[in-house]
Amino acid sequence: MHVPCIDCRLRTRACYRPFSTDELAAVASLKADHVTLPAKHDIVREGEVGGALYTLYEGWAFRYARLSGGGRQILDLVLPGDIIGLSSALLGTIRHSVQSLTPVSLCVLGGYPLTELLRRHIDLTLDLLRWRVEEEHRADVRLALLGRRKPLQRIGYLMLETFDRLRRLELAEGTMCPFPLQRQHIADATGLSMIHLNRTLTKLRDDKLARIENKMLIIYDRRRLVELAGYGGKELITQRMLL
Amino acid sequence: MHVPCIDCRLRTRACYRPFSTDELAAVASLKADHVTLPAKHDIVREGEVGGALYTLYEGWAFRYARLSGGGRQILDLVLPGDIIGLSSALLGTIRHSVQSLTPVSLCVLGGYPLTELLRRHIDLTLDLLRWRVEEEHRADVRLALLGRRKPLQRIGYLMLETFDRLRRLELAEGTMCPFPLQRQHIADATGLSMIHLNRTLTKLRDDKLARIENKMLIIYDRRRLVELAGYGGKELITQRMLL
DNA sequence: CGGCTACTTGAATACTTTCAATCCGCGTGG
DNA sequence: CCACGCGGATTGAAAGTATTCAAGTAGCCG
Repeated sequence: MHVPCIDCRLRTRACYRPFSTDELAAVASLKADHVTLPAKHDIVREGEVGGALYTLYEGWAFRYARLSGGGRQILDLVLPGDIIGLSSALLGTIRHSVQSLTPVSLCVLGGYPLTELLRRHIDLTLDLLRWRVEEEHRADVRLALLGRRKPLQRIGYLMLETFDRLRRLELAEGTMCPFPLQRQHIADATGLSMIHLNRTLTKLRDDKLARIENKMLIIYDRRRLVELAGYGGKELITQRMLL
Repeated sequence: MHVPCIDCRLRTRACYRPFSTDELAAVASLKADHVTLPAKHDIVREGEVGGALYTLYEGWAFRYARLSGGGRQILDLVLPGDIIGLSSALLGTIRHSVQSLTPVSLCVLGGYPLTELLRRHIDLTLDLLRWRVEEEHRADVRLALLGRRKPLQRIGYLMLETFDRLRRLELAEGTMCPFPLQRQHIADATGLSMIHLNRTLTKLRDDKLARIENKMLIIYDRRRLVELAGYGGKELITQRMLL
């Protein structure tokens, strides 16, 4: 299944800025292939040299780092529209891995050297730079979350932020959304042991705040959860470009 | 004390790439002023709109976020040559604060609209983008540090990384370097309570690994500390541009 | 010499993890 | 159809780790 950029279902979402005809052609020239992968499969691997650049088209993935000693830290969730492997394309190597959480389909952007394209399209480059600067803020928030927040807040925050990211993509509505992370994933994202995470999740459920069941997240009482988690909801980027 | 870019003492350090004459002129046109501030003074403040862009010329500072509930998370140390307020210049607002740790002197880069300059100098823009992508990796490492590492490792890592950053700037040599952070700063950087941090610091000292005294850091046994902290030492950017 | 700030220590409490089972749902092969 | 095996989810109890509260100490500057 090859999806030409002109037909890209993501491109027309409100959260992406419209391309000029010129830019659309440029990005289309970048697209080399469209591939699918099963769940639990590494899309790129830490240390890889000369890896490709991708856009996640459908499905979920996560960025992660393995630690000496066997642990894993999940660095971020990767949702449709997110770019994978920018570091490969710009620096030649990548320092984190990305693994699929569900079956995924990906745009492979290798048809044209990226830096050449960026040289020609300064507005794309500036957009990319602005996007990286906005992402720095999300990284800062996650750091503060792990450094100074309690388990309940960490989990609540993850739930709310993920829900809102999906809603922006029109992949969630009402009070429910897909949530294909297993317990170990959530533990590795929030810096908790799986067992303690579980107890905290139970408490969230008993308090009728939110629950995760059957790979779905249900938020019962958003107002209280927002307050509890100290969730601002202002972390999300208003509009960005899609590569 | 106004330092013209041509005389900039940082510019010629090996860790910065040389400017073309053109680029140097461009950056010089950006420099509007040179200011000094005392220690413990906010250079930029979270939420500020339309703040300036700075380069830290001398002294130490740190990026931080205040949390609802009174806590503070130190997000990163800011050392000479580091840029402050890119988010102000590119997005119009800033979501974190930066505070001086020692008396500092700063280049104020407001003489010319930054995006105009970036449009004209695509290589600078690409450098900036590459730098942001490299910094993402440092942020990832810090996240894993707080999410999955023990206190001893967090502190050891902070010591080693800071020491190496200083050495690259030719501000450290041998086994000692300046280290003007107080206990509370270290606690807020590593996500520990000050008291527990203190005990851990005592242990590091008793084990003859490292100590902090009189605002100086002394690393007694780098090899063992590297091993203990799981410090790769490959996080540091080889060469970047200086704005 | 106060008065201030930073640092250090002790003890009690609260929080998290580890270890060890148990449970549950699901797909497979008998 | 049902027992079996498997991976994931859940729970209990004990051990370990970190925080809070409360003093107490050291050094510095006016």
